[in-house]
Amino acid sequence: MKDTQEYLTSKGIHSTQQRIAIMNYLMKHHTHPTVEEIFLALNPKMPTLSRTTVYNTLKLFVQHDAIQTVNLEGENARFDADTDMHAHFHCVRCGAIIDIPLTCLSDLGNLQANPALQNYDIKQTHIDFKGICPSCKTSEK
Amino acid sequence: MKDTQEYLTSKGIHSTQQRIAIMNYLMKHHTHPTVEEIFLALNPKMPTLSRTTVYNTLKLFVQHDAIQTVNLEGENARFDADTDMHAHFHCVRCGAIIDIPLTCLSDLGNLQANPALQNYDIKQTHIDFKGICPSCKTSEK
DNA sequence: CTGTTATTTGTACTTATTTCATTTTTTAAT
DNA sequence: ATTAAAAAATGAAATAAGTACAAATAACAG
Repeated sequence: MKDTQEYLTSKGIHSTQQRIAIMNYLMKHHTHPTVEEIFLALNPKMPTLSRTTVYNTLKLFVQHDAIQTVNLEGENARFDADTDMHAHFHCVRCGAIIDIPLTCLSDLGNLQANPALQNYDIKQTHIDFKGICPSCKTSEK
Repeated sequence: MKDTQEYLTSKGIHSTQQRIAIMNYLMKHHTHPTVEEIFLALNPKMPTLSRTTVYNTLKLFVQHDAIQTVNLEGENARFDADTDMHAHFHCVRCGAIIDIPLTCLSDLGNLQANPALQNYDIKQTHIDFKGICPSCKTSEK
């Protein structure tokens, strides 16, 4: 709780009840939730919370680089408290969205060193994979 | 026109006027258009064309792997007739979406060989960059 | 031709997200 | 404390992308 508040402050975001609750939720659940999931999870303990506030707050967090957006084909916007560069794997069977660490510089650096990107000013890199996750693969046949 | 038709056939898609027109448009314009852009471009010459047909047709093309979807944060779905693996660069200044070739296997293979992905069955890989494109960078200061 | 199937069309609907005016909460100053 | 001012939250209404569906049209086989 205190950590959450400190984190928000460090990102230049003024703390409020709802902001802390939302950020806290994202820090505890690495499931890349949608707006609706966050709203439904918090609503029982914060009955006055409105969806609009969830939308506004998430947008604010993204603007202050406190969280990341995860955009997957055909899916609603999802959010991720981990702003370090990492890829996502989207399982088409179970729907899970799994974080994939990128071994710093080796994988990513290689990509960005692509000669075709020489004159580009890269601010963000998004990488995502789609397929079948290990646990679905095992329980398959 | 004939090429377009042959291409559709090779993908197992039955040709119709509207399907040819839409695929043709995508093959001639590498701008990664949205549904609306395609509709507005074709409508003058095909006044009876409906948006629904554009939606249906694009979905059909994607299912038959004749085109690719391009999903960018905060953008509507966009479409790309080039189904070869390549990345996209999204310029935040001019809005252009530029194809970035990946030097086969070296860049991409490196990524997918990531130890964290060992037990995943990868069906698709999406890579996109966000930042400022060379021409905007030049005309900047 | 004629009946059958595939495709297209347009309207109505759903649903995610945004807008905005009002209310509530927070902050700072008296 | 009290109050004025600013910031944030709320909820209802608007917007817009995309989908469902039934009717109309076109393509096709016999």
